[in-house]
Amino acid sequence: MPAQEEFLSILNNIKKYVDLTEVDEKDFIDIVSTSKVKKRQFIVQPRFVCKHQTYVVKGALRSYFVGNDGTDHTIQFAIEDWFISDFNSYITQTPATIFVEALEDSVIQQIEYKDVESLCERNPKFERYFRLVAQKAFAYSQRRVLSKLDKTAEQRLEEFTSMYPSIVQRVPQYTIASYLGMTPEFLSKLRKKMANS
Amino acid sequence: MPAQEEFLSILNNIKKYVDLTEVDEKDFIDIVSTSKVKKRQFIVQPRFVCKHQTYVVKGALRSYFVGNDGTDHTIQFAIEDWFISDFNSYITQTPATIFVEALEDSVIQQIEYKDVESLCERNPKFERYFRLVAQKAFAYSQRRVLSKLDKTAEQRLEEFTSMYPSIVQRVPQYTIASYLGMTPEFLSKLRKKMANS
DNA sequence: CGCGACGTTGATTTGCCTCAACGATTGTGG
DNA sequence: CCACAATCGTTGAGGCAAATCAACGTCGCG
Repeated sequence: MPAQEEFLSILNNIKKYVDLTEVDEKDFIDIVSTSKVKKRQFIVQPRFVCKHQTYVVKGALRSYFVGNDGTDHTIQFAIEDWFISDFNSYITQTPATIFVEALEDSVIQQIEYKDVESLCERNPKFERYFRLVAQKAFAYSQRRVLSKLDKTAEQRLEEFTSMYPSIVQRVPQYTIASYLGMTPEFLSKLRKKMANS
Repeated sequence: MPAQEEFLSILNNIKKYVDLTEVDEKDFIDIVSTSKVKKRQFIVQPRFVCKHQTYVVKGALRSYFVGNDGTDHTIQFAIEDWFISDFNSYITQTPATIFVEALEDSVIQQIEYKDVESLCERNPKFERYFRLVAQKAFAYSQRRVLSKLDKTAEQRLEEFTSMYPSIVQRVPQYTIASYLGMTPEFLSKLRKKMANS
């Protein structure tokens, strides 16, 4: 894993799902662009079309929605080897409704919608990759719906903490609260309570 | 639409996303099986692997999860032209954790995991179709997560009622309550309140 | 150093749940 | 075809988990 991390890139991720020839790899590399973002910088904003899928090489980002009452709701975190975007905006190429913000100085790779679509048409291996990834993401999202329906705030926090300990350490607590659907105050009280037991 | 409904089938759904030759269609028809299920019958149960994706030709089904406290949580409804399954069990081919139950006498079409996978490998058009469908499903599921995080019980009910009026009329109210994450009693009180305004 | 961002703590409120009882409808066996 | 039991929705009283509001401590950074 340490050896792999030095070469962390979308391509590595793809190779976990499909075998690529050198030609395939070249095909793909042509559509990837790498860049840096500073902490607090936005890479997606409401009213702008989310043109890219973003892969995190190094750093941490989150996507969130701001409700009518002004409170924000974290949709997703992304640390190394995760994707993030306004997925609905991306697949429909309509204006975004959410923010994607860097929580740390980060290095990202991006691929553009039209390039991805045309690559998938030309080369079924990538079609396959994106199918498998989307299916996994859907199954994951369904589990999250269930978690909110079935579990108390305390149980959700426990689940999240044990599932993503590395995220808990890196991001502000109010972002976690807004991911789990509780107030920062209540999250604070839960942590205190859970420490004393 | 009425004309199309007479031939409602998975194949019709696929053709909305990709163009199929007659040979493609034959390929696909070979892996589809049609059957009937009676009201209250289960087509997926915990501890059994969910081998199929199920498409609703006629009727209504729902999938739900039973929590530790015995209350059930509706994950999804499916009426005509919708898919339903334990999707996580399906894509991983591991034991299911949820029920899928017919709410009415229904006619369904089913396709088996291994057949779908091998068809996708042979024919990229189907790979493409299932990619697009999974992406849409994922985007949809994310919206639902947001809805639960951002909206009150009353707002969720309003949203659901205006989005799926046909479902509201067909299924028991307690299933809707469990979909929206509230008790049947509270849903009943909300309806009364919303009627008087 | 001073300010803004973040976390904590306590008092109070509230949205929704629980529990219990009661109609209305449906379906089923005698 | 009626009787009786399920199943489903409604209503009300009381309770609790989590939200709101407000005040205060602390740390990092410009």
